[in-house]
Amino acid sequence: MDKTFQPSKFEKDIYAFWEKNKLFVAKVDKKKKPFTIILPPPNANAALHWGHAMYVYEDVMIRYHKLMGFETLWFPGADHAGIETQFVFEKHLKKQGKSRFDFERPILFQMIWDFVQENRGTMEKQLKSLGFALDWTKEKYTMDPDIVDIVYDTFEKLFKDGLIYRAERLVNYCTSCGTSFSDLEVVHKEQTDPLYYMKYGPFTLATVRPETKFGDTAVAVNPKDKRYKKWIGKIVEVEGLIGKFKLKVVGDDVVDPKFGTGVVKVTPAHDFNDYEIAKRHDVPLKQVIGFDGRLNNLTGKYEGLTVKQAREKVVADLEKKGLMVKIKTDYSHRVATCYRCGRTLEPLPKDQWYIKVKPLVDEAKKLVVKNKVEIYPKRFKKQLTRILDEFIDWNISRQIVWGIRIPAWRCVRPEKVKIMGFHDSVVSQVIKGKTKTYRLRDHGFKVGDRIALENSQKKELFGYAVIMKIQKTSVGSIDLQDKSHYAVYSTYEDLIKAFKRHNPEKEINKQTKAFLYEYTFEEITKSRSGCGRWIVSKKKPQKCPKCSSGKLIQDEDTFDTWFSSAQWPFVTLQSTGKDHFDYFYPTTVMETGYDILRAWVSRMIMVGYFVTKKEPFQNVFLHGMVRDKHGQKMSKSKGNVLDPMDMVQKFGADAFRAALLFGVKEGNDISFSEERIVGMRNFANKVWNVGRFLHMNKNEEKKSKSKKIKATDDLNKELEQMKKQYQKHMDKYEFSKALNLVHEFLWHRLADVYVEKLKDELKNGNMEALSTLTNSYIENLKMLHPFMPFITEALYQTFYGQNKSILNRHA
RNA sequence: GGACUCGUAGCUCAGUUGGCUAGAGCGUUGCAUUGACAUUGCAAAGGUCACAGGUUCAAGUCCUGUCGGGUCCACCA
Repeated sequence: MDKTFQPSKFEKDIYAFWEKNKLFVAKVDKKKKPFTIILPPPNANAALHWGHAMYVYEDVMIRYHKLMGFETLWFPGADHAGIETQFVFEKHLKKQGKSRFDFERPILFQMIWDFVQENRGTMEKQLKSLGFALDWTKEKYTMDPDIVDIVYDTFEKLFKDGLIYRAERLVNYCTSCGTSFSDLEVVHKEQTDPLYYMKYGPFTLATVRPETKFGDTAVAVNPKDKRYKKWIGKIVEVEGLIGKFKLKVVGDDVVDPKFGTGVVKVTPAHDFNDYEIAKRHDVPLKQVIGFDGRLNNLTGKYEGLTVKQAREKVVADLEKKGLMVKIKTDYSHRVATCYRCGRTLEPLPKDQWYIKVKPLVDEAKKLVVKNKVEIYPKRFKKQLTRILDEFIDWNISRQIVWGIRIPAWRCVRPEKVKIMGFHDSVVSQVIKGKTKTYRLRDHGFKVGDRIALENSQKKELFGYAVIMKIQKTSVGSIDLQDKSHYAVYSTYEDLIKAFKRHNPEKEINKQTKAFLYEYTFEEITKSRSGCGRWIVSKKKPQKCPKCSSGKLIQDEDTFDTWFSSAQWPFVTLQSTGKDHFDYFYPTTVMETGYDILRAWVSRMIMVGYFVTKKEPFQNVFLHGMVRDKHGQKMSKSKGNVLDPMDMVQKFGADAFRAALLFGVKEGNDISFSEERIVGMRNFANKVWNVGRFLHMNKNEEKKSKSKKIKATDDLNKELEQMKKQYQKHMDKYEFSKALNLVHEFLWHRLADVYVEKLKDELKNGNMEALSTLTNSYIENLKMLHPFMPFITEALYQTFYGQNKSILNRHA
């Protein structure tokens, strides 16, 4: 034995030994209790970082339970990490002077696939170098066909249960990354921008985004604001940069009379608040910024300018025209930015798939409240229930290529047409051929327009029509008995009731204006192709089940990566086989960082329960973030980043692992420094040398006489107590305390006290002293093994032989 | 604005349901040591446990407030 412990001499061989002897391979064994952890799948093509280093907690739990006689499964996998990976790949393309728009979709997908495959493997190697007891024979990847298949099943099931819907809403869109994000992926940044006060018809109003004024469709004031009360409901004329336009003034409580001038321009297509105001007051949407981040053809001479350029030009032009009142330059506010590229996000209206989360959240919350899913440390339970309470419908569409493509097919319409919606209850009457309809809202139809008729509840097209005549009229002057209308009414109350059904928020009386459309109706038949319907199906359907059209095109979008991640605990086990799923599911512990409690943990519970009707894991253990030695976040700009793999090389995996846990309260952030590892490296060396000392004595084999003395009894007693204490800590997830206990006992009791006391006895060849010390030592190695697997295995083997493993003791 | 969390030795942190002279690692000081280990041993210095009240026989630990960090969420043109 060397004088000091040399990690590099052992680590590789020992890991290979473990793998060769299938020590990490889990089998279904009904005689044993299962203990399962699914590894939070790291990004397939990224190198190991501090987050992954924290998997040490999982290894500690796995090895501890393996030693306790459980059938343990630690299930490894890799995530395709949609946006992250595509973003990295695009940077890679950029270096070659190319962009993703230079390639067709299948080619681009294949290129990213190959790129990932090339870079894959480093992550696995690094996890092995940390000694993780992962069952590599079962490894899965989120893009494996069998995984994707189950993810599709989930989507279908959600759809069948009515929990998936498609809606046009404002989304957070990054015009640089070319995709939308869910609300959780938005990062708000504090920023100082000019606040522009401009003349706006009879008002002056303040805005930071003058370039969106072309999309304004209303002006809002607070209804209690005496200054503007009289304007509410009136139409005002505004002199703009591309001509005069008219807008309605609405009263809404969200307007703060104290801010700016107390007047707000309403731009529903480009602002979340305005969108809400517009919904409340039935104000139309007008999109003037495109998904390329440039102004569109509704903005006259500003068309084609980027948002930034347009803002500068609009400001300059407003000043020229004398419409700019003043500019406040130090206005500080929070801006939504892309968590990926850091650019400002553009709220844009877009058609996307959403998951209705309410029913899922309700079930998830029950599991958490009733402790079917227990959270450690406890304080995160409160946080999780709050997160569940606040969940809003989840946008799962992403406009990127790298991901699991959404299995939805659109029955393509032969041409782009405007749509007129009908309430489900009147569709049958419309089909009977009555050809007139009253509408409260003007759809902007013109005589001669070819329009599609849609069942607004089912979102299905059922016919086409050509507009013959449009008449504007008040409700009071509608001919109730008009036989050519699809429905006749006996009283105005009935008619108003019918209107109300379509416009529940609107006040309707005899003075309300309605539009009367006359049209020729044409029912959609099998011969006509394309009804615009969405079909959710794993495989491409032969034809549309509604209209029999064969022209079906798959949605271009891919799933939010979290959608597949949310299913990870059960897809991994299901794809491994029913017997495995039945035995190992629900998994025992989900261990991850508290930073993804919302994005991942909550969703796993929601989706996992929905699909399996069981909690995906019985316990959640959350670890903290790694910071530098002064508690500062590690960042490249601060230059305080340590590379975990460097640390492993320099001090050994055991020291590194122990340093992550030693003296750290579970769930708290860790201030990491090289000194911490040095301390643990020294500890490892102490352990090594106690072994070395005992081993030397063992080999000296003097005259064997045994004599019980007080010190050996004391040691045995102390050891028994300590073992109990250790188990208590381990079972309560108090790993730091357990490690501290072994550290204290091995070093300061066993080595400093007992070895010193018994040194003379050993010299005299007292075998009782040697065996007591050795026994105590081996027991400690066992307890230390979850934390420092390599050195403990190496020492165990020097005592019992190269073909033995410390892990097999209870096998 | 809301929620959570922290404020204990020079630094980074432990301190279990309140209970003896408040602990660890690193750092500091002194001494020791050539047959397990200098990646060592022994010893020492160093804390009004943020502050102010309160509950209690007893508070670093529970309650209230103040001050000061941190994290997350919400969000006004």
